[in-house]
Amino acid sequence: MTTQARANRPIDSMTGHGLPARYRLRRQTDFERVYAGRISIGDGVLRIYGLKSECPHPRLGLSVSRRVGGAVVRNRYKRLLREAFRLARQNLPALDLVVIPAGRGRPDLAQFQESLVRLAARLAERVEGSGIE
RNA sequence: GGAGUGGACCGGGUGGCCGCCGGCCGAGUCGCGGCCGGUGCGCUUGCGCACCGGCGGCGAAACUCGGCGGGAGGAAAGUCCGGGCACCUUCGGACACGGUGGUGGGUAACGCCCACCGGCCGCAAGGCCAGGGAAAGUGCAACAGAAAGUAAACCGCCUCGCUCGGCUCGCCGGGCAAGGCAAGGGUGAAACGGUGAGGUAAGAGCUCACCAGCAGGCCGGGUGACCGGUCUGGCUAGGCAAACCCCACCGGGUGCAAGGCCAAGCAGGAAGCCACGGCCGCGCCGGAGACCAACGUCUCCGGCGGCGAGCCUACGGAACGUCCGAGCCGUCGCAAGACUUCCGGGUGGGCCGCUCGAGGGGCCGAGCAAUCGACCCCCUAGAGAAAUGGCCGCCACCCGCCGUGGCGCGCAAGCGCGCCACGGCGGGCACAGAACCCGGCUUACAAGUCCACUCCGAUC
RNA sequence: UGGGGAAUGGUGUAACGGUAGCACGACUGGCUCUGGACCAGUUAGUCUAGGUUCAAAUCCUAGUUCCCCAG
Repeated sequence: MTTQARANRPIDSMTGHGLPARYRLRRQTDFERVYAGRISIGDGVLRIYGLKSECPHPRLGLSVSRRVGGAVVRNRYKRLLREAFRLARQNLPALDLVVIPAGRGRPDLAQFQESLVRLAARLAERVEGSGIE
């Protein structure tokens, strides 16, 4: 294992992992649509609301409440969650996801990424089964 | 060397890979039009239209790619003050309400800052103070205490009278009643100056001296708060204004989600005192006309205001705590509407505002200082479900443990303790994230740097 | 982001600047064969830190927490 490979341990960071604005939920109506679907799933780390996306790729929305901490702590959570989404984007189904941290403990990037991928996969099955567009 | 006081600064550095936001430049995509060539059709056959290919040009809303350079703080925080800016109503005034509170200065302004004055604390360097008025008015002071404020008297002290007892016959002691007193005791957070002398039946600023404190006058210093001196007065005027209040000064309201432009979309409805005004109906009076033999009837016009729970609009509009005045806009014509409030409907997209500003740095000058002025240089975040990052190294810095070496001390001669240097391992590295922009205040903060000063101890 | 309000025993609430009450609860005892009800008693509080005042839950300043409104 080279030093270079060890540096990029969380996931292989090749190109194609950018996160431009089109991969994010940016409107009040987008969030309301996902919440109105009322399909959510959670583990101890995250809770995710999901709905089939209008686009052929997944989109991310974040909701980090003041209960989690001050502005610095909440910014840290959002950055980690964006990073997790960015790195794992190729492994995610084409859903609109609203991700809410559970607030217990202080998870790191690897935990967030693993939880995000696993929950999104299970969420995809639920969304297919529900038939909601 | 130790203890301390005041102030200024800093808020890790560096690298690899992968990302985010906005700016500029280029290319592609796209759009517009031009030229050349080809094919087809029409034909007024040196023309027009359509399609295909090629080459320049112009455009930039969006998207993709590439390049260049930029991207959190000293508090960005709390939102406690003050401004800029924007809209509301053009101006002035009164009242109400709120704020500030020694003096002078600084400033766009401030509740901020500087200097000085006064009071309190500290041996000192220094620190703290909402620090105007209680001899304008109203009010408050639980409990205790006689009394909580132009007075009053529980114990007490004193005089006179009556009375009882004793007796060395001059007084002594007790009780009751009337009166005088405020020194002593006692209560309280606070009780109408302190010491001494005179004075008195006992006492008392009752009188006097000194001291403290007060008021007024004068002199001197200071821009001023105030300070120093002196004379006179009356002997006491208590506390609380972060109680009402008085005085002086300041303050219009709402806030960039202000506000402006564009696009898209929808559906309107209800209510609004009194008086004055207009209309209508009824009634009365007058006039004119028509019909009638006449009584009278009908029509029109004018007036009255008697009647009407009839209709219309309101003299209206213009951010506002209330009110007044001036000015402005509109105006009543047939009606509706224009205004306000409430209910309902639509949208919640884009652009601007949006970062060059009381801006930062250097140097010189004025000033005790805060600060101000001149010159030179610099441009430094502008997001919008909200960027300024993620992972991994290296080097600083701090802490702990281990090892090696040196020095000092102790020693039961195995060693132990302390300091310093080097190496290894592990851990830590604060408070905290721009949201229109500034000036302050307040609060949070790891480690570290520098300057000035005070006190104590030792040595020279 | 901007604006407004509140905080008193475990809970809900009172208190002109002068001893912090009340109700429910909890605990102990009594009554009862036992429980409930009832009776008696106990427990425990002014969000925090400064300041004004003789004296502060109350007045002032700063902080903490919670709630509401606009969009």
